[in-house]
Amino acid sequence: MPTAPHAAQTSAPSCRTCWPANDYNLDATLVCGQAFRWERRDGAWTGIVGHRWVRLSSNGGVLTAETAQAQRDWTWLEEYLQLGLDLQKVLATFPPDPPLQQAVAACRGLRLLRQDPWECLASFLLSSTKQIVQIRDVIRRLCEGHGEPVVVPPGEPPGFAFPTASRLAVLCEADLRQCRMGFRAPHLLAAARAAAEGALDLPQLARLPLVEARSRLMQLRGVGPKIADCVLLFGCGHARAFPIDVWVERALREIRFPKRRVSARALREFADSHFGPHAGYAQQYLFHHIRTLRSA
DNA sequence: ACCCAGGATGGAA
DNA sequence: TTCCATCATGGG
Repeated sequence: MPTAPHAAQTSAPSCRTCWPANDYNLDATLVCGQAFRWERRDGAWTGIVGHRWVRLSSNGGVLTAETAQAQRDWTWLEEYLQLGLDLQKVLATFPPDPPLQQAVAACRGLRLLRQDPWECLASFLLSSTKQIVQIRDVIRRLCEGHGEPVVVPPGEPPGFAFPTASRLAVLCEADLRQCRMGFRAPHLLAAARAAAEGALDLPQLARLPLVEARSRLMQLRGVGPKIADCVLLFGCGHARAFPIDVWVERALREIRFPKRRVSARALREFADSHFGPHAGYAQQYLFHHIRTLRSA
């Protein structure tokens, strides 16, 4: 069991705390395509976690967090940032493929977050056939139009929580289309209603076996294997979930099937059998690395 | 104008 | 089984 991070639980409520975080690459973690709402301003990252405004910064192995309102207990953020995870133990389980080890070296300190399952599901429902910058735009409009306002520090722009399933469930498709999500609007609306009514039990997905949790999610319109795996990996703690998008598919072909055409099913079988108990982590390193190479 | 984007779907070949 | 058009939108 990883050691519990240092926390300010015994001190007085404060708007600021910090943790020792040696192998934590905050930049890579927040831009690598697992979360869409973080914004870089003045050398720090601003975002909303749950209903709380947060600013994060990283300096010399120390991770600093500021909130708008005093916190007595920071475990919600420690959980979100996965500060208790021993990254080296995760990396030690990876197979020795040169492309993977190269990605690990290039993205040192990249972490997986533990996000809210509903926010994950809704976000990735909106992600299909869109670039990350566009996904961010749609989500921003969705939150500004339908999210609960949150308290922000003086001088900061307004902040909004990610709209709950219940809030979205009472809307109509036209309301959602105003956020320019196109054909994804009915998918999001149906998912919101399923989650709000209890037909879809999101908290339970973390406790179900991966295969069963995945098939539950794929019963939703607009959710195929890729989006299901994103929700399971980023929101439900399923460490073996392995989202295969166009970028990861290229990386897999490079590792295992160079210059050979192979079915999607073969790629899936290879991914599920090759990368070990933290396959999802390996996937994120591959994804982020190949994308940063492109933009360089 | 053309192609692509953290895809999924139903129907045709 | 695999392939393909379609869905909506913005950027390169």
